[in-house]
Amino acid sequence: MTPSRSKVEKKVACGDCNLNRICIPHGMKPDEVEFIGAAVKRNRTIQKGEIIYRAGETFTGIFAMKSGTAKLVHTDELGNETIIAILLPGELLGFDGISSGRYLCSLVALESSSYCELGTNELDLLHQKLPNLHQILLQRTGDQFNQSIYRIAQSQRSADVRLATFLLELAERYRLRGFSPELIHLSLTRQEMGNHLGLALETISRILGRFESATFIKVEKKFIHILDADGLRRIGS
Amino acid sequence: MTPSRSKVEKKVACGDCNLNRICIPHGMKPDEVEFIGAAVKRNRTIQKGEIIYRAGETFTGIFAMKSGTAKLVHTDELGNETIIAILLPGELLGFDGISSGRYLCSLVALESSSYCELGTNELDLLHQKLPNLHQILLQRTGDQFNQSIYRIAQSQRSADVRLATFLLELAERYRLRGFSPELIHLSLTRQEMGNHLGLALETISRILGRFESATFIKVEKKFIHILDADGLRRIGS
DNA sequence: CGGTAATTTGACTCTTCTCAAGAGGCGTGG
DNA sequence: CCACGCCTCTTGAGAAGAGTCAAATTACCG
Repeated sequence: MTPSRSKVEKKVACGDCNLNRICIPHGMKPDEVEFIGAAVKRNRTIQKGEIIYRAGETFTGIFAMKSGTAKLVHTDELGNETIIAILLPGELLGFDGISSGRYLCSLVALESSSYCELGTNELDLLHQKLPNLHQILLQRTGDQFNQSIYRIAQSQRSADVRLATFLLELAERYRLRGFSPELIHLSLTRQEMGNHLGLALETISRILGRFESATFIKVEKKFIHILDADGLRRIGS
Repeated sequence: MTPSRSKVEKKVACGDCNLNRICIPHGMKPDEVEFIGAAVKRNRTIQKGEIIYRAGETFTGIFAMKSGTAKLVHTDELGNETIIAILLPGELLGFDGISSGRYLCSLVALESSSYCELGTNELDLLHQKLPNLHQILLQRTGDQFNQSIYRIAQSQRSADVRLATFLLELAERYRLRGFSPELIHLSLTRQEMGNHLGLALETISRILGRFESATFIKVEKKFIHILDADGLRRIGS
């Protein structure tokens, strides 16, 4: 599984991208989005298991998922891997490289995916045209921090709560991206879900079974139908 | 226990502060430190249990611990509190307010402490004098994110490993600040340590007892002597 | 269609939690 | 300076949640 940085295809401009409400351009004026669009390298494509960047590599810029999903993986000194985050279309990646100039984690595609790149050179050029770009980047980075605070807090709760919350969170993030919040596509294996939530894969399987018995969800191969979101929410209280 | 924002005392300038190697000024030229020093409100003091900021308050700026320790506490919708981080002298706080303009967590003093403040107004003024301030803030924010990634990864490991790693990490952070890395002062209760590490307070007590039996450490009231750091490290492998 | 990977399910184990009781420490006020 | 009360810490016993191991079933890929 050799990683490959695939060919660049110029396609939909940022202004026309259906993800521009949640991607970097969010909150920008049309002419500002134009600048961003000119700087972005669009639609790089990768296959399942290939990497967008690897831990330890020099920071080359910020990325945005365009289609597909990816996992942000941290590997400790003993080789233990932890899935820190799941990235959906429109979400930004690469912030783990901001601090030291080297990426702390690796970013691995969970399925065939495409993404856009805002390279460091392009970012530098953009700063001249968009004085508030720094402010935007700062806020996005702060948002990554806040999300991880939320995750740390979640990690204290029981297995049921963590899984229920995870499903609801995925549904909500899909909803914000214009996908159905009732039918969520799991690009993760039970193994990966367990790793992400700090649970054994068998535990994931059992809890999903219990949720299904309680008719909160319906599991169908790689899809989960959310039948009773309020039921799932009640688990957390 | 009413929170109070205590009086401002102008004291040691940033250039003379013994923490300037690890605080905001780290890596700056003397004249740049001068600018920072002029903008910082120094040596606000608070007592144990008082707050520096409260979750939900409008972002008023970045702070730096000058002496003492504090805890960054997240409270979820059910009122569950989670200690996200422990802050030591020279460490920066307030990054949980960068994203939304409101602090996500509360910052509570663990003992009598003092801190410096870089308010939003001062930050804005500074930007004109220090064009690279944005870059520095961005890196510091990214660093907070990276630290929380590290914490998420730790949260997957066993109780022994988490506690051993926590002690070693505290020792190292104290060492970087010029304190003895062998004798660490615990401003936290067992309860708070447990909360921070996702363990029951009894578990903390028992593991510390075990570490003491193995002569890795010596517990003496609120102090922990690290007798065998390598022994503690071996627990993690 | 065969082989491999992923999932489910059961039985059992183990880590950690909870509950409970007692000891120790610290500050306050007499 | 001592006594009291409160908070923190320790220690034990039992319970529970989640992990591990194992085997059978199902899904997926070429």
